[in-house]
Amino acid sequence: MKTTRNTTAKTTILEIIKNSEVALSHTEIQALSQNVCDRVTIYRVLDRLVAEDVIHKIVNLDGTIKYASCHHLHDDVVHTHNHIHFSCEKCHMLTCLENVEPTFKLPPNYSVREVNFTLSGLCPNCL
Amino acid sequence: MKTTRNTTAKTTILEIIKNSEVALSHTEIQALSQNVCDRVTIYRVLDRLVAEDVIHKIVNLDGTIKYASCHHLHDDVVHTHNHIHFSCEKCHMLTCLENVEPTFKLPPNYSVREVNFTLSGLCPNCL
DNA sequence: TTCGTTAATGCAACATTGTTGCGTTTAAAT
DNA sequence: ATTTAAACGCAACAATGTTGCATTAACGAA
Repeated sequence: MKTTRNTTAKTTILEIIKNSEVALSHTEIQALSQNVCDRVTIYRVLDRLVAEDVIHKIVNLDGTIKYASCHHLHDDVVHTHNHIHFSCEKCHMLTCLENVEPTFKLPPNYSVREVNFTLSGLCPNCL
Repeated sequence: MKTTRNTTAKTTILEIIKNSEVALSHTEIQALSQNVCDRVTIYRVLDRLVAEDVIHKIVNLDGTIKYASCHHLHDDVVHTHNHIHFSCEKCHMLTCLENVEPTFKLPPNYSVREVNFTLSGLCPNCL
């Protein structure tokens, strides 16, 4: 079987993501990581962390890909990424609004597996 | 004042988008346009069509950017792009569900200007 | 603690996607 | 038909992500 190893690169990158209030892009993580590893390694570590379900991948409104740590609030509840993300137009930060659930009506014959709901506007800090 | 011109490139590209049931990416449009113009021109035409509000720009779940024609069903109603998009996991097509409106609750002090709501799963054709 | 296996890394090279500058072409108003 | 600037083609560049391969290092076992 395939085992996973805790390397310094992985630890550092995970710390950066966990310490951040907002979701971060690969470029932002690279800037914060101060040459702890190669650019390619960051891509590979991010893929690994997503596969391990430690962080999740979010597509921002502008198409940029961001990463945020998963908050497993209740271990007895199946973890989903189906919550709202808010993208501030002014400070460009992307936040997860964990306890907000969107509701919607859908035509028949559509089978939904994933929900990606991103709002944009002004966050409390910029309002 | 700045005027806009109807060029063959613009006409062809708009036709391609209007004739498509699903939203198309730049690459897909390029493949369908059979060398009607340069790659760069497609980017510029798409920007122009979006600015003129003839087509709209959608970010897919995978981060790819797609374009679809706007359906101004009612001229007396202000046109918004705040509707649901559905991304099929099997055939990868992106469709607009025009008459579906998401509802949601939001914490205070968030000012929403735009809504981007994309669902993924299986479309009626692939179900 | 040392050793051996292989996951993980660094580096180089490449692919894709989007942008910019500039000289030329062409739509369309006069 | 003439004019003018919007739109274009081309080349060059920038940003972002991927792949192959030789080397390094994490970590379980001896």
